[in-house]
Amino acid sequence: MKNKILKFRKDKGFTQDALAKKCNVSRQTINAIENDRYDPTLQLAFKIARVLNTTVDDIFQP
Amino acid sequence: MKNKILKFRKDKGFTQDALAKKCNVSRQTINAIENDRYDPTLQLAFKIARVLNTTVDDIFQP
DNA sequence: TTCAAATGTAAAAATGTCTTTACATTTGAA
DNA sequence: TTCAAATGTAAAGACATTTTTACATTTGAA
Repeated sequence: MKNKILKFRKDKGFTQDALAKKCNVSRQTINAIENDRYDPTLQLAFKIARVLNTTVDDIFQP
Repeated sequence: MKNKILKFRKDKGFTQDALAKKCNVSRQTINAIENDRYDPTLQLAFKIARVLNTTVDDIFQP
């Protein structure tokens, strides 16, 4: 599943670690999702979308 | 995670089994998600949303 | 009321996500 | 160029989702 996490994250000036902390997950989890190694749970997808001020439908493309 | 699957599904006149087939999952999976026993994967959330002509953000409420 | 269709549930196994620990590589500012 | 910060990756274990098989209950139309 492709995603625009990098784009939105850079726009906000967040590091992977900073985004991870705001989402209450590990940095490795954000890294893996951003680099498309696996998909987040639906819960985490919503958390990422909200922290980055966007929607699940906008940030993820199946 | 709450959801509006029942509402959208009834609007389309689909049974759980019909929706399941359109999403390529088992009827039990749709039943479990509709009744909030667990959350779908992000992939499946997108599939359900599309089959029901709506968005992930509209059909699921974290 | 009766009967089939629809829905609810359970348990075991397969698969996928996430954490932790640990180390390597890249990047950019001084 | 150098050094720290940021990023990439791996492996083991914990936990969550999904499938399959199977059976029970509910619902609604005839």
